[in-house]
Amino acid sequence: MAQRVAPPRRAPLSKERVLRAAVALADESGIDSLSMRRLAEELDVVPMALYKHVANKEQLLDGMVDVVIGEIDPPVRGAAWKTAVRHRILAARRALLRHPWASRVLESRTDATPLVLAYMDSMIGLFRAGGFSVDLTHHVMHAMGSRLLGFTQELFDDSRSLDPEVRDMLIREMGKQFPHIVEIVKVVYHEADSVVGPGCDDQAEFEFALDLLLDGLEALLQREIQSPAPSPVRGPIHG
Amino acid sequence: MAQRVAPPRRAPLSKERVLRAAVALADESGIDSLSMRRLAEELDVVPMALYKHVANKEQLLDGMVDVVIGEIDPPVRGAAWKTAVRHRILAARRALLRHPWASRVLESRTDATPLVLAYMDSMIGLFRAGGFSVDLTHHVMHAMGSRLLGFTQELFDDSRSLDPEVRDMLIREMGKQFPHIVEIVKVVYHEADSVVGPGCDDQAEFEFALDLLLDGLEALLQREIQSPAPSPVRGPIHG
DNA sequence: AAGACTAGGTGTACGGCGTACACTTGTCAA
DNA sequence: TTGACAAGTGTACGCCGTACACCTAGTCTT
Repeated sequence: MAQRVAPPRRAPLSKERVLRAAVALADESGIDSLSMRRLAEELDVVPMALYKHVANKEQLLDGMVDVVIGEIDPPVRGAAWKTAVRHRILAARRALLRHPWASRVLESRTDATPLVLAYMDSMIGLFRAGGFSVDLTHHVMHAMGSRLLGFTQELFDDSRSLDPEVRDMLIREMGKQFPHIVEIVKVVYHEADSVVGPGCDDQAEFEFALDLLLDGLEALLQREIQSPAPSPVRGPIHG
Repeated sequence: MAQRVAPPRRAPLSKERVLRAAVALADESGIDSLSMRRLAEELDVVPMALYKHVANKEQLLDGMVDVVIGEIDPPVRGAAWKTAVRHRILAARRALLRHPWASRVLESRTDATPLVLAYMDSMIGLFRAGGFSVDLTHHVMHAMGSRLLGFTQELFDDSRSLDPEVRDMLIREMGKQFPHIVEIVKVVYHEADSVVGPGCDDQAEFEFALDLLLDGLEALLQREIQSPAPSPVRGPIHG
């Protein structure tokens, strides 16, 4: 009598638990193997059970994005706009790198979640506080694009590592058709041979492009401060 | 008698015909409704027939990308690197805009097709001819990213047009949480109300960002010419 | 003319997917 | 005790990509 030994019940589901499991699954097995059925299995539950906690798969993905966005460190306070923006973007990048699927999923979102909007809002705030006009800030946001969230879509995956022997043959083969590409690839691989790992330092490349943009924005800001005309949207310099 | 009237046979399939049909279908009905089955139906053929001409769906998508890339005008000859690059990129953009699905598909490609490689090679060639070192060109290619092909991923679709009444209510609602976003949206909509169409001039935004980058690259090039040191990959200005 | 070879199109089937819908079960308030 | 409600289940549907065996018509060889 008294209280029976409860049959070993698993913890009840919740939106939170579902999202965390989804993120973990995507982290471990890749976003392609994240299906509602597989996720349910992971949670030891029948697939349809998930639908009591998320409306559908799209909303699941939205929720996963929010988990990642939630991991971005808050902006540093009291810094100049440029360093504040730079730091925040690199913070976002760190969060995204922890979840390799995140950038792909972000790209596929059609509507921004409130959390993403909040992040964007705070980024806009950094520029506005730095003295950018509303107009200019708008253009800036477009120019930065996904870089605001710490990633850029790479058009092809050049970080594949392959057998040096095969690689050299490929290079020789490609050289006839794509001499300029090969010229670059050669240098990259040569530099990398002493070090280790893939041919490209993605982080360095990201920061290079980021700083290039930020420096350009700084110049624009100076221009705007000197002549705060209602700038027509024209090219930065020839405007 | 003589030659009998041949039964009305449809034109035989070919990789070419399959690709053209796929592009047309995606253009008209969106990339989401492009399935092997639907495409086969369009060609009045059983689904498996397609597999005699393309290995699988991935290769079909690769082929579709090539169709689009093939539509990009060749580079203008004899121009300065900056205008040559600018024109070519805007040409690529025109091709992509003709096929709204193309940027999404391009993003999803994991390997570049030879045609894409050829395009990239020719873009690299423009920079090299303009005096960029191999190293710098490499960084430039990363910095330009998908912009080289005339598109940038927009993180959320702000060009949705909706009932002005609903819009104003939304704006008022959002204002509390996202004041900076609303500040921008208001200006954009105000500017657009006189004109027509969506709130944002995407082409202008694209060119703004493109010119911002090209101007930055020009400055880098000057720096490099003056001190052609084997530049360590550091930020453009603080390097 | 006969047979072999082959490229192109067919038919069937499998395993996966997202999810609609009707159901049971456990919990707790009235 | 009842009955409402939230959580989990089971079944089923229509879609997807594609493996595999088959058929068919044309071409090439002898």
